[in-house]
Amino acid sequence: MELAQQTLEHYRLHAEVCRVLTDPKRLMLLAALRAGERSVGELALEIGVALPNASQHLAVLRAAGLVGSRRVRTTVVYRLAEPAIADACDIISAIVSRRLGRAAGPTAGRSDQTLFHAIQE
Amino acid sequence: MELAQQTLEHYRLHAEVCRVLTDPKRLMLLAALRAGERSVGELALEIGVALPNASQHLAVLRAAGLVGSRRVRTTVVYRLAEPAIADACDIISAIVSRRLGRAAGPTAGRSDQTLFHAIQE
DNA sequence: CCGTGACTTGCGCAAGTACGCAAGCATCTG
DNA sequence: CAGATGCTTGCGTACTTGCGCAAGTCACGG
Repeated sequence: MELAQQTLEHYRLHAEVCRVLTDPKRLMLLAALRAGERSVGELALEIGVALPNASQHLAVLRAAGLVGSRRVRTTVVYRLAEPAIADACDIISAIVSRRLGRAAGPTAGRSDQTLFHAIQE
Repeated sequence: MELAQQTLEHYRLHAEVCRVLTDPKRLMLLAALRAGERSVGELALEIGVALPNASQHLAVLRAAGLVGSRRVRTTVVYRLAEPAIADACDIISAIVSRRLGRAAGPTAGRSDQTLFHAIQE
Protein backbone atom coordinates (compact mmCIF):
# COMPACT_ATOMS: atom_id res chain seq x y z
CA MET A 1 0.00 0.00 0.00
CA GLU A 2 1.75 3.11 -1.15
CA LEU A 3 0.57 5.81 1.07
CA ALA A 4 3.77 7.34 -0.12
CA GLN A 5 3.46 7.48 -3.86
CA GLN A 6 0.14 9.17 -4.10
CA THR A 7 0.62 11.65 -1.36
CA LEU A 8 4.29 12.29 -1.76
CA GLU A 9 3.70 15.83 -2.88
CA HIS A 10 1.60 16.49 0.17
CA TYR A 11 4.34 15.31 2.49
CA ARG A 12 6.89 17.30 0.55
CA LEU A 13 4.93 20.47 1.09
CA HIS A 14 4.26 19.61 4.70
CA ALA A 15 7.98 19.16 5.21
CA GLU A 16 8.57 22.45 3.44
CA VAL A 17 6.33 24.26 5.89
CA CYS A 18 8.09 22.60 8.79
CA ARG A 19 11.43 23.62 7.42
CA VAL A 20 10.37 27.20 7.86
CA LEU A 21 9.85 26.51 11.55
CA THR A 22 13.31 25.13 12.14
CA ASP A 23 14.96 28.37 13.14
CA PRO A 24 14.58 29.83 16.61
CA LYS A 25 14.54 33.33 15.22
CA ARG A 26 11.71 32.57 12.87
CA LEU A 27 9.76 31.04 15.72
CA MET A 28 10.38 34.16 17.72
CA LEU A 29 9.18 36.27 14.85
CA LEU A 30 5.99 34.27 14.64
CA ALA A 31 5.52 34.53 18.38
CA ALA A 32 6.03 38.26 18.27
CA LEU A 33 3.52 38.61 15.47
CA ARG A 34 0.89 36.81 17.49
CA ALA A 35 0.64 39.90 19.58
CA GLY A 36 -0.14 41.99 16.55
CA GLU A 37 1.35 43.56 13.50
CA ARG A 38 4.95 44.69 13.61
CA SER A 39 7.37 46.47 11.35
CA VAL A 40 10.63 44.83 10.38
CA GLY A 41 12.59 47.21 12.56
CA GLU A 42 10.41 46.55 15.58
CA LEU A 43 10.70 42.84 15.11
CA ALA A 44 14.46 43.00 14.73
CA LEU A 45 14.67 44.96 17.94
CA GLU A 46 12.24 42.77 19.79
CA ILE A 47 14.00 39.53 19.10
CA GLY A 48 17.45 41.03 19.04
CA VAL A 49 18.80 40.41 15.57
CA ALA A 50 20.25 42.58 12.84
CA LEU A 51 17.67 44.14 10.59
CA PRO A 52 18.84 42.48 7.38
CA ASN A 53 18.72 39.16 9.14
CA ALA A 54 15.19 39.78 10.33
CA SER A 55 14.24 40.73 6.81
CA GLN A 56 15.71 37.52 5.45
CA HIS A 57 13.83 35.38 7.91
CA LEU A 58 10.61 37.25 7.27
CA ALA A 59 11.12 36.65 3.58
CA VAL A 60 11.31 32.93 4.28
CA LEU A 61 8.15 33.07 6.34
CA ARG A 62 6.39 35.03 3.66
CA ALA A 63 7.50 32.69 0.91
CA ALA A 64 5.85 29.92 2.88
CA GLY A 65 2.74 32.01 3.25
CA LEU A 66 2.87 32.02 7.01
CA VAL A 67 3.05 35.79 7.22
CA GLY A 68 1.95 38.63 5.04
CA SER A 69 3.11 42.20 4.73
CA ARG A 70 1.91 45.60 3.69
CA ARG A 71 3.45 48.99 3.34
CA VAL A 72 2.59 51.79 5.70
CA ARG A 73 4.19 54.90 4.39
CA THR A 74 7.86 54.12 4.63
CA THR A 75 7.72 51.02 6.74
CA VAL A 76 6.69 47.47 6.00
CA VAL A 77 4.34 45.85 8.47
CA TYR A 78 4.13 42.11 8.84
CA ARG A 79 1.26 40.04 10.19
CA LEU A 80 0.36 36.40 10.66
CA ALA A 81 -1.21 35.09 7.49
CA GLU A 82 -1.87 31.58 8.72
CA PRO A 83 -3.15 31.80 12.30
CA ALA A 84 -3.55 28.05 12.47
CA ILE A 85 0.19 27.70 12.47
CA ALA A 86 0.18 29.23 15.91
CA ASP A 87 -1.86 26.31 17.18
CA ALA A 88 0.62 23.85 15.78
CA CYS A 89 3.40 25.79 17.43
CA ASP A 90 1.54 25.70 20.72
CA ILE A 91 1.35 21.94 20.62
CA ILE A 92 5.03 21.53 20.01
CA SER A 93 5.75 24.27 22.47
CA ALA A 94 3.83 22.35 25.09
CA ILE A 95 5.87 19.25 24.44
CA VAL A 96 9.07 21.21 24.78
CA SER A 97 7.89 22.92 27.93
CA ARG A 98 6.97 19.64 29.47
CA ARG A 99 10.43 18.37 28.71
CA LEU A 100 12.07 21.42 30.14
CA GLY A 101 10.12 20.66 33.25
CA ARG A 102 8.81 24.16 33.35
CA ALA A 103 5.38 25.53 32.89
CA ALA A 104 4.09 27.92 30.30
CA GLY A 105 5.17 28.38 26.79
CA PRO A 106 7.02 31.30 25.33
CA THR A 107 5.20 34.23 26.87
CA ALA A 108 3.03 34.56 23.87
CA GLY A 109 0.75 37.16 25.31
CA ARG A 110 1.84 40.25 27.06
CA SER A 111 3.50 42.67 24.71
CA ASP A 112 0.57 43.99 22.86
CA GLN A 113 0.57 47.66 22.25
CA THR A 114 2.82 49.00 19.64
CA LEU A 115 2.40 52.29 18.01
CA PHE A 116 1.45 50.60 14.83
CA HIS A 117 -2.17 49.89 15.48
CA ALA A 118 -2.93 53.55 15.09
CA ILE A 119 -1.25 53.97 11.80
CA GLN A 120 -2.76 52.47 8.73
CA GLU A 121 -2.90 52.69 4.98
CA MET B 1 10.29 43.18 26.42
CA GLU B 2 12.80 40.54 25.60
CA LEU B 3 10.71 37.54 24.93
CA ALA B 4 13.81 36.31 23.18
CA GLN B 5 16.49 36.24 25.81
CA GLN B 6 14.71 34.35 28.50
CA THR B 7 13.10 31.75 26.36
CA LEU B 8 15.83 31.33 23.81
CA GLU B 9 16.46 27.78 24.90
CA HIS B 10 12.81 27.01 24.52
CA TYR B 11 12.77 28.26 20.94
CA ARG B 12 15.94 26.40 20.22
CA LEU B 13 14.37 23.14 21.31
CA HIS B 14 11.15 23.93 19.53
CA ALA B 15 13.12 24.49 16.34
CA GLU B 16 14.94 21.26 16.90
CA VAL B 17 11.70 19.33 17.09
CA CYS B 18 10.49 21.00 13.91
CA ARG B 19 13.75 20.15 12.27
CA VAL B 20 12.86 16.50 12.68
CA LEU B 21 9.66 17.12 10.74
CA THR B 22 11.38 18.57 7.71
CA ASP B 23 11.78 15.38 5.78
CA PRO B 24 8.89 13.86 3.85
CA LYS B 25 10.06 10.38 4.70
CA ARG B 26 10.03 11.09 8.40
CA LEU B 27 6.54 12.52 8.10
CA MET B 28 5.49 9.37 6.30
CA LEU B 29 7.03 7.27 9.03
CA LEU B 30 5.08 9.18 11.64
CA ALA B 31 1.92 8.85 9.61
CA ALA B 32 2.42 5.13 9.25
CA LEU B 33 3.01 4.74 12.96
CA ARG B 34 -0.29 6.40 13.72
CA ALA B 35 -1.93 3.23 12.53
CA GLY B 36 -0.04 1.24 15.09
CA GLU B 37 3.33 -0.26 15.85
CA ARG B 38 5.56 -1.28 12.98
CA SER B 39 8.91 -2.91 12.52
CA VAL B 40 11.67 -1.15 10.62
CA GLY B 41 11.31 -3.50 7.70
CA GLU B 42 7.56 -2.99 7.50
CA LEU B 43 7.97 0.75 7.61
CA ALA B 44 10.67 0.72 4.96
CA LEU B 45 8.38 -1.30 2.71
CA GLU B 46 5.34 0.80 3.45
CA ILE B 47 6.90 4.10 2.57
CA GLY B 48 9.17 2.71 -0.07
CA VAL B 49 12.71 3.42 1.09
CA ALA B 50 15.80 1.33 1.67
CA LEU B 51 15.94 -0.28 5.06
CA PRO B 52 19.12 1.46 6.20
CA ASN B 53 17.59 4.75 5.24
CA ALA B 54 14.44 4.02 7.20
CA SER B 55 16.57 3.07 10.17
CA GLN B 56 18.47 6.33 9.95
CA HIS B 57 15.30 8.39 9.86
CA LEU B 58 13.80 6.43 12.72
CA ALA B 59 16.95 7.10 14.69
CA VAL B 60 16.42 10.81 14.15
CA LEU B 61 12.82 10.56 15.28
CA ARG B 62 13.83 8.58 18.32
CA ALA B 63 16.59 10.97 19.23
CA ALA B 64 13.95 13.68 19.29
CA GLY B 65 11.75 11.52 21.46
CA LEU B 66 8.93 11.44 18.96
CA VAL B 67 9.00 7.69 18.64
CA GLY B 68 10.08 4.82 20.84
CA SER B 69 11.18 1.30 20.08
CA ARG B 70 11.33 -2.10 21.63
CA ARG B 71 12.72 -5.42 20.60
CA VAL B 72 10.44 -8.33 19.79
CA ARG B 73 12.54 -11.38 19.28
CA THR B 74 14.59 -10.48 16.22
CA THR B 75 12.76 -7.42 15.08
CA VAL B 76 12.61 -3.90 16.42
CA VAL B 77 9.18 -2.37 16.71
CA TYR B 78 8.63 1.36 16.69
CA ARG B 79 5.70 3.30 18.07
CA LEU B 80 4.64 6.91 18.50
CA ALA B 81 6.04 8.24 21.74
CA GLU B 82 4.56 11.69 21.53
CA PRO B 83 1.01 11.36 20.21
CA ALA B 84 0.49 15.10 20.46
CA ILE B 85 2.86 15.57 17.57
CA ALA B 86 0.26 13.96 15.37
CA ASP B 87 -2.13 16.79 16.17
CA ALA B 88 0.44 19.36 15.20
CA CYS B 89 1.00 17.50 11.97
CA ASP B 90 -2.72 17.46 11.31
CA ILE B 91 -2.89 21.22 11.61
CA ILE B 92 -0.10 21.77 9.15
CA SER B 93 -1.44 19.03 6.97
CA ALA B 94 -4.76 20.82 6.85
CA ILE B 95 -3.06 24.03 5.76
CA VAL B 96 -1.23 22.20 3.03
CA SER B 97 -4.35 20.41 1.89
CA ARG B 98 -6.27 23.63 1.73
CA ARG B 99 -3.56 25.11 -0.41
CA LEU B 100 -3.50 22.16 -2.70
CA GLY B 101 -7.14 22.91 -3.20
CA ARG B 102 -8.16 19.43 -2.21
CA ALA B 103 -10.08 17.76 0.54
CA ALA B 104 -8.41 17.19 3.86
CA GLY B 105 -5.96 14.54 4.80
CA PRO B 106 -2.95 13.15 3.06
CA THR B 107 -4.87 11.97 0.10
CA ALA B 108 -4.39 14.97 -2.03
CA GLY B 109 -2.78 14.55 -5.34
CA ARG B 110 -0.86 16.62 -7.73
CA SER B 111 0.75 19.95 -7.56
CA ASP B 112 3.52 21.58 -9.45
CA GLN B 113 4.13 24.69 -7.49
CA THR B 114 7.56 24.86 -5.98
CA LEU B 115 6.22 26.58 -2.95
CA PHE B 116 2.91 28.27 -2.73
CA HIS B 117 3.57 31.94 -3.05
CA ALA B 118 1.35 33.87 -0.81
CA ILE B 119 0.01 36.70 -2.78
CA GLN B 120 -0.02 39.54 -0.40
CA GLU B 121 -0.23 43.18 -1.09
C1' DC C 1 16.55 66.36 -7.12
C1' DC C 2 19.48 65.08 -3.57
C1' DG C 3 19.46 63.01 1.12
C1' DT C 4 17.56 59.98 4.47
C1' DG C 5 15.14 56.35 6.66
C1' DA C 6 13.45 51.60 6.18
C1' DC C 7 13.92 47.52 3.92
C1' DT C 8 15.56 44.01 0.58
C1' DT C 9 19.11 41.54 -2.02
C1' DG C 10 23.63 39.63 -3.51
C1' DC C 11 27.69 37.24 -2.11
C1' DG C 12 30.86 34.09 0.04
C1' DC C 13 31.89 31.19 3.73
C1' DA C 14 31.16 27.98 7.46
C1' DA C 15 28.26 24.46 9.09
C1' DG C 16 24.88 21.05 8.71
C1' DT C 17 22.03 17.13 6.06
C1' DA C 18 20.50 13.16 3.26
C1' DC C 19 21.55 9.07 1.00
C1' DG C 20 23.76 4.98 -0.93
C1' DC C 21 26.84 1.46 -0.02
C1' DA C 22 29.37 -1.49 2.78
C1' DA C 23 30.49 -3.28 7.03
C1' DG C 24 29.17 -4.35 11.89
C1' DC C 25 26.14 -6.50 15.52
C1' DA C 26 22.72 -9.18 17.80
C1' DT C 27 19.55 -12.77 17.73
C1' DC C 28 17.52 -16.91 16.26
C1' DT C 29 17.72 -21.55 13.47
C1' DG C 30 19.70 -25.82 12.21
C1' DC D 1 29.21 -23.60 15.75
C1' DA D 2 27.92 -21.87 11.08
C1' DG D 3 24.40 -19.37 8.61
C1' DA D 4 20.69 -16.36 8.04
C1' DT D 5 17.66 -12.52 9.54
C1' DG D 6 16.83 -7.85 10.85
C1' DC D 7 18.77 -3.55 12.18
C1' DT D 8 22.28 -0.14 13.09
C1' DT D 9 26.67 2.42 11.95
C1' DG D 10 30.40 4.40 9.43
C1' DC D 11 32.02 6.74 5.45
C1' DG D 12 32.14 10.01 1.30
C1' DT D 13 29.76 12.94 -1.63
C1' DA D 14 26.57 16.26 -3.12
C1' DC D 15 23.46 19.60 -1.52
C1' DT D 16 21.22 23.11 1.44
C1' DT D 17 21.13 26.76 4.99
C1' DG D 18 22.19 30.77 8.19
C1' DC D 19 24.73 34.92 8.74
C1' DG D 20 27.37 39.14 8.26
C1' DC D 21 28.45 42.76 5.32
C1' DA D 22 27.98 45.67 1.52
C1' DA D 23 25.24 47.40 -2.02
C1' DG D 24 20.64 48.30 -4.09
C1' DT D 25 15.75 49.96 -3.95
C1' DC D 26 11.88 52.87 -2.82
C1' DA D 27 9.11 56.44 -0.95
C1' DC D 28 9.13 60.64 1.23
C1' DG D 29 11.15 65.27 3.12
C1' DG D 30 13.39 69.42 2.15
